[in-house]
Amino acid sequence: MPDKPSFLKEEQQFFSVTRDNAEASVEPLELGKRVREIRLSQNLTLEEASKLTGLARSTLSKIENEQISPTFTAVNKLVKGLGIDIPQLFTQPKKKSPASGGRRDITRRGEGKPHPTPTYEHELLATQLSSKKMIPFKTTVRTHSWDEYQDWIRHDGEEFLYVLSGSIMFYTEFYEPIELVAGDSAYYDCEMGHALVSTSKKDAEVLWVTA
Amino acid sequence: MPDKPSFLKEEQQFFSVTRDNAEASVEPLELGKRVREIRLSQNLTLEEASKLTGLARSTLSKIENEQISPTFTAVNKLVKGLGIDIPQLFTQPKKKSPASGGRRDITRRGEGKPHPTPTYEHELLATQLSSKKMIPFKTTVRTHSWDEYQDWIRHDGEEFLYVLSGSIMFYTEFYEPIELVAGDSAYYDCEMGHALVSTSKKDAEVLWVTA
DNA sequence: TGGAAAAGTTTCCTAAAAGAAACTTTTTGT
DNA sequence: ACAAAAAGTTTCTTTTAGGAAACTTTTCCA
Repeated sequence: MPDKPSFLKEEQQFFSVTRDNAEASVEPLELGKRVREIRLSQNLTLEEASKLTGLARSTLSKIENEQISPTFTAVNKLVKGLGIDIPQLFTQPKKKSPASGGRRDITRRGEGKPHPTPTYEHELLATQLSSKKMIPFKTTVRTHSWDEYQDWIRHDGEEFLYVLSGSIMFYTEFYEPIELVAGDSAYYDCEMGHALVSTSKKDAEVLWVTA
Repeated sequence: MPDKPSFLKEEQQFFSVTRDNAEASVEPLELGKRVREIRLSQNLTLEEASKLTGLARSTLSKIENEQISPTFTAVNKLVKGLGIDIPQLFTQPKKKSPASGGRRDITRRGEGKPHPTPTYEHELLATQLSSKKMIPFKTTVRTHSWDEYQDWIRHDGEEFLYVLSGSIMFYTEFYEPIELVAGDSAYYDCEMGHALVSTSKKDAEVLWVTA
């Protein structure tokens, strides 16, 4: 039971600045449980995990049983040895959402909701769901020249961009333009001016996710 | 120029304050240095930080000067007390951007950070940036049978999935399995158990974004 | 400037983590 | 069902973290 693509877990949750009285409960975190899950998910014994991490078998056992609070050094060894990513160790596993069950929205190729603009041909994905943290859309970059823009595109949030086909020139306010080809990706702050232009014969296709 | 992809104005209310602390620093994961940067960026003295975190002034000093390796418990106090975002502690502060403007991170095809697991072959994208709202990664689904999972994958957050090549069976806890082929996409709550299995001859490739 | 107060460091002690090995439980093969 | 082996836990010892207070450095203001 791969607990999950281990490295990711709720990063965003950690912006919460709980600046109340420090003393307060600091560590309901079930670190040990998590570690055990991860180790078992890789079908490792304590012995094997020990070799991988460089931590004594007994130490691992104690960590998993929450008998000790590992040092930062130990946590790092765990992380490196087991290929864990930190956020997941620190974040509280959220109690499963009330019976509501999860949401899911499938969008078949080409079945998104069209949203044309002068410069881009957007296809909104997963439009059945509302209140999403992310907004995914697939875009055909019709523009082939920078002149077609009057100004930077600039808005709140962060954007992830993945080139599906063709090639584009990725213009950003504070960096030199850079050409991206199929398979390349970019992540950037949207407050920074940005714009895309197709450099391939055919209009380039990109996948965009905004949050 | 459109101020922004107009269609996403509404949905985008949340911004976590991505606290920007000073930049600087070298490669090696220097926890102490980071902590000091963060503390100073908030204009806190050791005494104040001590009150906020519940850690002794001396302990903080030693942590900052890398004289000790704090325990997990201590790190948690730090995190809570100073409102630190975890990845911030373990990742390098972002490169100062040219004009103090936005951040940007380009990942060339195949140049992501590999992260193998028994069932998936992940390639983390945009790893240069920390404190991201989204975590993008490209994954090769090595699993070809459901049997290889012991249990559902389940975690916090929401996930967007786009099939780049091949085909997969997308299993979810509350829905019937559904086959997705290149170009199809899905958006779902991660608390709901989920798992992927390649159904094409070749391992399928998917793009994943988690938030 | 001098000197007091604030900020930061070091020392010293105790409490706790890490490792080695003994011990217990679980699994496996016949 | 019974060893034997493997996996996991506990004990014991050594090492190291954490906190109180002494000590040093920096700041700031008469």
